Amino acid sequence: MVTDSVISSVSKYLPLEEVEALYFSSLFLALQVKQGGLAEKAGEISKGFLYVNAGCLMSFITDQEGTDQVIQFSMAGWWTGDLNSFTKQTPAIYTTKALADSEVLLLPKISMDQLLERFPKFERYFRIIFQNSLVTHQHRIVQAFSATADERYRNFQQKYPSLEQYVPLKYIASYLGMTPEFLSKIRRRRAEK
Amino acid sequence: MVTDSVISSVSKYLPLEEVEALYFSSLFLALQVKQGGLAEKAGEISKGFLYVNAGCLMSFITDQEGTDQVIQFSMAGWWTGDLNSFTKQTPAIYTTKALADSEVLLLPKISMDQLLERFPKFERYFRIIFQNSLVTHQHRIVQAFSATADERYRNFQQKYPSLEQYVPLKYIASYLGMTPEFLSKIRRRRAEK
DNA sequence: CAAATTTCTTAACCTGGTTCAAGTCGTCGC
DNA sequence: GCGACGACTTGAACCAGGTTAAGAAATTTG
Repeated sequence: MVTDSVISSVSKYLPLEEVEALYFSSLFLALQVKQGGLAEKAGEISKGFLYVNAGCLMSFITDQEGTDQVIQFSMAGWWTGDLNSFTKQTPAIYTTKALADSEVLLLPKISMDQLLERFPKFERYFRIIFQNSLVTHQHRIVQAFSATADERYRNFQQKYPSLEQYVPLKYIASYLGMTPEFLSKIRRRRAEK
Repeated sequence: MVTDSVISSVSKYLPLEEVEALYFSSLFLALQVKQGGLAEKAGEISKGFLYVNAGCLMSFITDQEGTDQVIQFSMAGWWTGDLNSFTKQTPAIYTTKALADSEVLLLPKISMDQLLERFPKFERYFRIIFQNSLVTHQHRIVQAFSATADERYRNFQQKYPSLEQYVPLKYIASYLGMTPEFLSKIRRRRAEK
């Protein structure tokens, strides 16, 4: 089934009855996003919280000068999207774009509300997801301020070894908070040694 | 009661029965922390998740060179502490210190587990708390990479107008990812105009 | 109150990282 | 198969912010 992956993700944290799993499954809308296509657009209200079934996406923000700042990459098994827009149903500030042909499961806000109303045990799943994500984000803030560009790149490679194949370097540079030119320089310096 | 504030915080998101509120209250340990005192120490395992009842604290990480990097300030009504250490009961990397005489409510891990076991509806409260905090952290990451030191300081003042009185500037500088000297320079530049 | 310690500021100099402009590839549409 | 565009690199000039060191205020301590 198309929702097998999310269900097994939930099952890691709470045992699901057949009914619950079936109901949960029924809430999702499967979306095929071609490479370069958008799962969510800045300015529009989030259509739902996004679970990546297959492929790879990135979320970014476009500032007033028109330059993109990559916020995160999302691989299979991860949740993504503009969480604030989703929560408050206000216009999104992030755009989420497919870096490869991807399959995304969309969980609309109303559906999530209904789910949590009907089966409150799912609160636990999302609580844990957010709690873990929060720890990761805290680490990233520390890194942003205290690590050099080279260290950040090193950590990135260690943490997401698979991503570097997929993703254009300029996006990685943006994610790491440096210019593509400087990332290029780092790579050369490293190659020389 | 000493737990009035947390209870009203929870009540914003879910209606509490008398029993639930009483049980919840009973789980906390009230802690008085004098200015300069520590609520939680790096290296030790977190004794619990911390709710700030009164006063003001900060969490920071000390790197290998011995310099402190401030991660966050926590004012009355906020949760704080080393979330990762709390969750996994591993040694903390953050230290949490009182910037003013403070009262902190400590919710031990076992107690939180019991609470969520016995009254699963509290999952909802923590889910929402973490979800909101996540949005804030995402914003901070974007800012860290795309805003100048001056802009970061400006945003900080706007967002936490009350904090600047309390908190030594050097900690604010650290929180904003710059040296105290540079913050000083910004302040002078601004005063000149 | 004076001494000691900490906080904040100033100034000269230094550097990690940016900007801009040009050049090399690879690859995709036609 | 070639023109065009996007991805990556190079190098030179430049700048935001860091470093170091020293002094001025403010706060704590005895």
